[in-house]
Amino acid sequence: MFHVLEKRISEAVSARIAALYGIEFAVQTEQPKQASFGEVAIAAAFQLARQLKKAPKAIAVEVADGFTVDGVSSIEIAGNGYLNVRLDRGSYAWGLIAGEAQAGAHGAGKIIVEHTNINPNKAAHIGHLRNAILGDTFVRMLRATGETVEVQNYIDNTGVQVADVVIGFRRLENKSAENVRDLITSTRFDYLCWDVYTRISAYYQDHKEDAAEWRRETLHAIEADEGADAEIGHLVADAIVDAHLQTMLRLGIEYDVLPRESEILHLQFWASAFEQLKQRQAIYFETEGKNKGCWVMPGAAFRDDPQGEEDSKVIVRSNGTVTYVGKDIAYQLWKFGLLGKDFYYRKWYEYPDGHPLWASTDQPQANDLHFGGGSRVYNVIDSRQSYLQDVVVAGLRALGYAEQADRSVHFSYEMVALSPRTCVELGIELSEEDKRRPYVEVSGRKGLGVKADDLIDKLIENALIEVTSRHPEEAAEARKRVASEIAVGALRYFMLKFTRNSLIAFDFSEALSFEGETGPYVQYAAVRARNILRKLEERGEKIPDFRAALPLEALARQLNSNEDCWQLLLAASKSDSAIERAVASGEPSHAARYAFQLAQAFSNFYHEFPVISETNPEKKTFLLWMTEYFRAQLERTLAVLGIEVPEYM
RNA sequence: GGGCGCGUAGCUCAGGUGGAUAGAGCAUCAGCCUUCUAAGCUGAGGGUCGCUGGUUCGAGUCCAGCCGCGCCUACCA
Repeated sequence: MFHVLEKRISEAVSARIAALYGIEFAVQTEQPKQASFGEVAIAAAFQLARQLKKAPKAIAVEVADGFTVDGVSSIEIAGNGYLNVRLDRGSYAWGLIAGEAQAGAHGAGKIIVEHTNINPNKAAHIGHLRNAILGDTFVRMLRATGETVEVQNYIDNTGVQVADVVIGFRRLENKSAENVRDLITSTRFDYLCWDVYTRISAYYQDHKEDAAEWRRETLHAIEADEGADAEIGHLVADAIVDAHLQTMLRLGIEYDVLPRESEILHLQFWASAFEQLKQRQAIYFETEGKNKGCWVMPGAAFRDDPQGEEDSKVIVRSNGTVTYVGKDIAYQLWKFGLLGKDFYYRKWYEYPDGHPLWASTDQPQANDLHFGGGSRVYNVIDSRQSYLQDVVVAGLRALGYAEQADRSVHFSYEMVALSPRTCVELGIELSEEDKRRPYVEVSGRKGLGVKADDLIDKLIENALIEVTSRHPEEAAEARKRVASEIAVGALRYFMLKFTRNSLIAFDFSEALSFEGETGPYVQYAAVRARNILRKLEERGEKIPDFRAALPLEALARQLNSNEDCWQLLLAASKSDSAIERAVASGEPSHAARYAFQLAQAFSNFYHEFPVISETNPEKKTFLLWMTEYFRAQLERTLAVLGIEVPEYM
């Protein structure tokens, strides 16, 4: 609603300026610093001052003189040339009641968002949670603005990390495929693999030659899909993928398709990409120097001022195998439908809500499913991989796909590290050097990190204590469900409140907090809004039909006589523009912060206006509508963040 | 060395395309529960926006140079 009006105002002022001065000027609207200045501010007079050789104030006077816009009650000149716009409150509110929201139909093509992408060789940790929560929230934001989105979770089931766990089971633990199969059903397998991976990594420290030899053998066996190594590789990767899916499902995160590395290999995706790269001369065969015998991409393709050979990137090794980046170029081509190939798909899992999850397969299937072929691609990958992402995009560009290269977005974010205090709580021994640092990097190899499920469990445990102390009379099952929703709300909000390039030094006490700027604070506001409406019905009163009960004049009367209500309503009506802005800037944190501000606004409303006990009938109806509107807006915004509203708190 | 990013209140962080008095949460202190749930609300204190220059009517925001910190810079993924 608000952004519709903003747009109308900026267009009208632009037209006005064109009529007055005969120039094209795209007027920007902004939010006034103070609420008392009005609802929309325009600084155009300052920007035009030089061009028109006039004082800003004089321009503002000319623009504002006799100028009106539909839905605007007044335009004032303030300061040295600001135009402050005041909305017609009654008609604004009436528009909200009548539901004049209408999301503009976006959707020129499918958007692909790839996130999570955890190596399927051990339990997920908090760093992975940031990736998945950022990605999932961005998907929800896009869908809220009307986009069609396909969610991909890439599974590297044939890489060294899986190989290392296979080696751990085979060489350190002496396990057969049959043993591993048993372990999958009888143990917390993703946790077991976490430990196996830590042990084999530690073993490599002292046995470098074994590492190289065993990895070569095992990777070869896995790629060829032969023997016990390959079998264990399948068992491990598939079981861990399932574990990750369950972990993410606890947070409400679902995927559409799992493109897997094994099919990229078996269906020769790389061979097709390799042909294209050679044909277009995006890569060349190096005949001398340190990269002799490799196919490399010259540094000039992805660097502004390459330092020479040092900067070229090996795509195919001298032994003929392709690097990760090479495979990623093939994968990226497929995402845009530029590879000329597709996977086959089999159903991997059906979510409790009925949503099917498909996974790639190399065997033809009865279905005729197709994925990929997006018009825009977001890769949610941490900022440490920006160099590799640059190379992938350079690959597209070198192949002549400039447009797709521009639409390949590295949705990067900084890592999640551990605060020193949290390390102490986890019983992790820190070196003197680490103790002086503000944070300690998570390391899967060292087993140094907080497992996702452990954190979620701990959050639920803490939430359950709070819930039980407040609502001892409620059924245990319901309390558990509420505690879980609060825990998820806390976790998702915590991961979203920071901007993407802010490094999170994970701290238990901070993450476990349910007060202040947290998910539960926002949930609490929504629960209280619902409570008011519920209490009313419990008293035998009915929620009025607001369209009939609140004519425009009544709305104008209420809003003009009460500044606080107007400000609160205004804030609540900005959810669409907040989400749009968050999408445009690629910052889910903006959406999270808006949710918090909205909750703050409602908390103020809650304390200032006793709704049910209000004796003036018109005012009571009006306050009820405000409550209902806040409830709807809070719930919509929380849904975009992937946070549920508990029955009670 | 090069690339990317960061430096704002005691702590953790926000600060659309430069604009009107730099914000929030936590922590601290002082208040508010016979009235829709105190996971809440009200108020107070707390700032050389790393430093120095520049651009201009105007800089936390843009530019340059410093200082400090982090990540990346593999024929690992």
